[in-house]
Amino acid sequence: MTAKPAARPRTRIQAKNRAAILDAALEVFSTHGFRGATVDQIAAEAGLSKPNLLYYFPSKEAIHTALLERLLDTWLDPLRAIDPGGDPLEEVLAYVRRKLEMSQSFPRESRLFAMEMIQGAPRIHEVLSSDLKVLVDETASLLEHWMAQGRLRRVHAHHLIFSVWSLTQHYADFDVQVRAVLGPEDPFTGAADFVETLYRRLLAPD
Amino acid sequence: MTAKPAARPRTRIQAKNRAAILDAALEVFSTHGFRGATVDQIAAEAGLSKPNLLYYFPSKEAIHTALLERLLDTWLDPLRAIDPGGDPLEEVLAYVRRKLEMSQSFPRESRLFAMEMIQGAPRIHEVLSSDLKVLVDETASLLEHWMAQGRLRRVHAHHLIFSVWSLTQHYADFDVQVRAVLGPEDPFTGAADFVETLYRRLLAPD
DNA sequence: GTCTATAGCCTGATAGAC
DNA sequence: GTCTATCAGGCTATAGAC
Repeated sequence: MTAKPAARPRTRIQAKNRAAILDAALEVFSTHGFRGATVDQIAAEAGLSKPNLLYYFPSKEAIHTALLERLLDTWLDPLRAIDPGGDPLEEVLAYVRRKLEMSQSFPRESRLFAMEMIQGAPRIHEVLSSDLKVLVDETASLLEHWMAQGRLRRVHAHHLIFSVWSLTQHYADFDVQVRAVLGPEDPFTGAADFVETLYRRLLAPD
Repeated sequence: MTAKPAARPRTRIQAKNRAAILDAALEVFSTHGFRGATVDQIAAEAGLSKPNLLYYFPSKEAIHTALLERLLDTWLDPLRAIDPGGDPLEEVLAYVRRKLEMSQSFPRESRLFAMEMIQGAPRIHEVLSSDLKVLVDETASLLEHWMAQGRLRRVHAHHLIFSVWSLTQHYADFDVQVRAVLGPEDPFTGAADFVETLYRRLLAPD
């Protein structure tokens, strides 16, 4: 009698199939939302039959939850990586660069996150007002400290952080629109340049 | 024999019901996406029975299309309202203010638009690469003209426009996250202040 | 571990009485 | 114009053979 595959799979096949399912689910959930996604679609994308997929995850909801947990773990890493001992402006610019690179490399993750937010974050609302808020408040304090020292020009620190999120994630979430307007020009080279200029002018002390 | 209600309803009841349906559909489509929304849900929200709703619109798709058409008509008005004869910086700031007010007053419209973009804009892709592109290109030319005159500091004009969209729409689309982080503080007063500062420092000639 | 078959519910849309 | 009743198809999830 074989037990259902646990969160930490034991065989290579299990690991490979779980990974394929999560990748397929990311694709489908991030473009159709939870209710708009179907298990059939995810199974087809993963190259498995529907019952076989449901052998690895007990339900559609379980796949979605697993996906969101994995996402939250990594989504805020760039924020944690800000070094209180570094040069203020360079730290902020490096953070912006990391976020923009994530939009470029992991657009589906960005869209999954956006989907969840637009829907009112029914499944991660608590995490937002606890873990996320704490992390953002800490970072805001650091930024305000730098501003008080005159090493960054003064702005509302929380809205500064929001601006980084929105400016960078826009290139993942609204990719279609950006490309429709820009034409053949690559969005990300222009974007990197633009946000660098923006934050230098906004934050560099005279 | 009564004809099906046309796009321009003739009676007060028809106008009222069509309006109620579109309002309900806006609510449901903007939070669950097209496939995640159900006709039952929209009918309940509008206070009608499902068959009665389908008397006013032939299909779920037709409601969605009507909604998007109405949205596109108004969504870009703030951009069209930029006055080539006005003061450059003040025109940009006024545009930013209008967009932020739209996020505050019409968050559901913003989220419906975002949903459509995230899903790859399957229903409005052509409009993006034709009408929208033309309008944005024209505005970008105007901005570049102002920059060439030294009345605005130089930045990539298209990305400047993208930045206005992302910064302002963020407060509608990610409302849950913003409020979870800010707590009781009102997002929009802080946001208005922040974006004003941002664009002044980014664009004001020395 | 993976499949076919199917249960049982939900969905979009229609028929027809009033 | 609005309702009840209902169809046909799609949905999640399970049963059971292999």
